[in-house]
Amino acid sequence: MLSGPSAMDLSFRGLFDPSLDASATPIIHTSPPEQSLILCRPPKILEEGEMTEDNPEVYLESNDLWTQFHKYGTEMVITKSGRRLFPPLKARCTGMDRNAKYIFLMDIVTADDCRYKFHKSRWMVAGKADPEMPKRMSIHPDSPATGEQWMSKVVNFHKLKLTNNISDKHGFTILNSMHKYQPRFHIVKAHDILKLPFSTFRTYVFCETEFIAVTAYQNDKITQLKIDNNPFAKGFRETGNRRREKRHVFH
Amino acid sequence: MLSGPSAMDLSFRGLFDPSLDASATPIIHTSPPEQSLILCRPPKILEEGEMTEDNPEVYLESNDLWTQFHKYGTEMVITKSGRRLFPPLKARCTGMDRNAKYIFLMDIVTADDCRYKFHKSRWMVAGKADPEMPKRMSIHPDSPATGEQWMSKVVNFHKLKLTNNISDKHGFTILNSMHKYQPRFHIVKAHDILKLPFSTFRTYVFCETEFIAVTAYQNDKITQLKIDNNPFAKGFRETGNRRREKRHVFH
DNA sequence: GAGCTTCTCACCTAGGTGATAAAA
DNA sequence: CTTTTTATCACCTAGGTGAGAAGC
Repeated sequence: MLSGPSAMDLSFRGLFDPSLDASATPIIHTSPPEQSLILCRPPKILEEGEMTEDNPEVYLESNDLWTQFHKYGTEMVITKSGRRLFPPLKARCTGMDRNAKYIFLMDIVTADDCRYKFHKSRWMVAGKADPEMPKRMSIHPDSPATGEQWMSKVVNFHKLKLTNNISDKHGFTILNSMHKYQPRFHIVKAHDILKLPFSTFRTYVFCETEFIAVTAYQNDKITQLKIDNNPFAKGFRETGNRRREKRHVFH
Repeated sequence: MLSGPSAMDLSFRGLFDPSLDASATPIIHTSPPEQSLILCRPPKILEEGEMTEDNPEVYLESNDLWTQFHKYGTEMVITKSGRRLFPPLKARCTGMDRNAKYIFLMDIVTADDCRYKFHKSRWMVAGKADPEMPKRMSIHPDSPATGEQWMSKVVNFHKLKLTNNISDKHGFTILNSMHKYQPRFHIVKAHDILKLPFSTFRTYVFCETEFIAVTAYQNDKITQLKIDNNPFAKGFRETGNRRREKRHVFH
C-alpha cells in the first residue's frame, strides 16, 4: 500500500518545494540513471502495425531547425532571471506500451570538461572546465501518464529555463557560461513518482541539441538564426516595423 | 499495491483526456460528496500553537472584494471561448495535518432552481431554471500535496473558465446564462487521485461568492467594480489613457 | 420594439526577444 | 587593453478586459 510521505520523498520529488516558483517546471535531484540507451538519429516513419510494446523510442521534434543551429555551433543565452532554450526542446514518442504508465524527464549535462572562448569567429578550447553546480532533473508536469497519452502528443519542455545565477530559487537549470552542454530526455516506466529513484531510466540523446552557454551571443550566424526563427524576436527581422530611432543613453 | 490503469480510472481522473486543452485545469466527474461541512464566515486569526491536526479550515482570500460585489449581486460573464471569474477564487488553509496528503478541488453548483432577469435595475425571478449540464469538478493541479504545502500558500483556481458553450471541449465549466450559481471548495484526505471516488469530501461554501451568469453585464455597479479592480480592464478606468476616438462600424 | 447573445475592437497585463551601453 | 556580464530598452507574442455594433 502507499506509505505516508517522508522528508526524503519530498526532497526527491521537489514538486512542492515552497522555495520554488509555482510556475516553474517541477524538479528532482537524482543519481545518474542505472541504465542508458543512447540514441542519435533522424526520425523513423512507422508503418501501420509496426508498433511494438514497451520499447519506447523518442524522436526530436523540429530536428531540422536544431541541425541548422548545430552546423554553426548552437549558443544558448543564460541570464540571472532565466532564459528559455531556442529552438524549444520537444519530443515525440513511439513504441510505448499504450496501457503502462511512464514518467518523462529531461536534464542538461556537461558535454565535455573544457572551457571555451569565441576567438576570430571560431569556438576554441580555453582551458579546463570550471566546477559545475549539481544538475537538476526536470519531470514533465504531465508525469506520470500512460504510453497512449505520451504518444498522442508532442512532449514540450518549454518551461525549462537556463540561468547563471548559482543562488537561483526558481528551480532553473544552472549552467556555466562558455561551457558546452548536452540536453537529454529520459523515460521511466513507473506508476508513481516516489518510485523514481529505484527505477530504470532509458536515456535519449540527440547530438544536434548540444550547445554552448553564453551571456551574449558570439556568432552572428547564430544570432540571425534566432531572429529568423524565434517569434519573440520578430521585432529584429528586416521585414519588421522596428523603429531604429536614436536610443536613450543610460545615465 | 498500485494496480494498473483502467478506462474507468482515466475517465474519472480526466487529467490526461486528449480531447482537452493541455493548459486547462484538470477535471473529473464525481458523484456528490458523501459528507459536507458548510462554512461561511470571516477568516480567523490563529494563535501560535492553536493549530490542530486534521481539522482543515478554509478561508476565502480577498473576501472583502467579494463582499463588495455580493452587495450589488455578483455577475460573471460567460462566453463561448471561456471567461475567467473575477474576483479570482483563492483560498487559504489552516488546521491540516502537516504530513498527510490532501487533494484540493472546487466546483460550481446551481444556487437555486430559478431563472432570473434584470428588470428596472433589479434582479427578479423569471420562471423555473433551465436544464443544467452535468457539472465538472476541478482538481487543483498541485494535488495531491501535503497539508504543509497547502497551508504555505494561497490556493488559486485562476485557470478555471466559464462558458455557455454546451459543446465545450476545453474542460471549462458550462453554465446557463441568467441562472444563479454557488462556487464550492472541497478537501479530500487522499494519497492518490484514483482513490477520490471512494473518499470523504469536506466542502466549504462562501455565500459571498454566489453569482449570476450573464452574457453581458446587467448592473452598471457591477461593471464599474470590475473595471476598478480587474487589472485587465484598466483601459476602461477614468484615469486610463484610452482614446475614445470614433469606432469602426462593422459591415 | 425589447431581451439576450455574439463578434470585433482598443486597451490592457504578462512576459519572451536581441540590441545596446555600461559595468565588471 | 580585452573579454565577459548586467541592466534596460523597444518590440514582439499571448491572452484577459468591457464597449459597442450587429445578430438572433
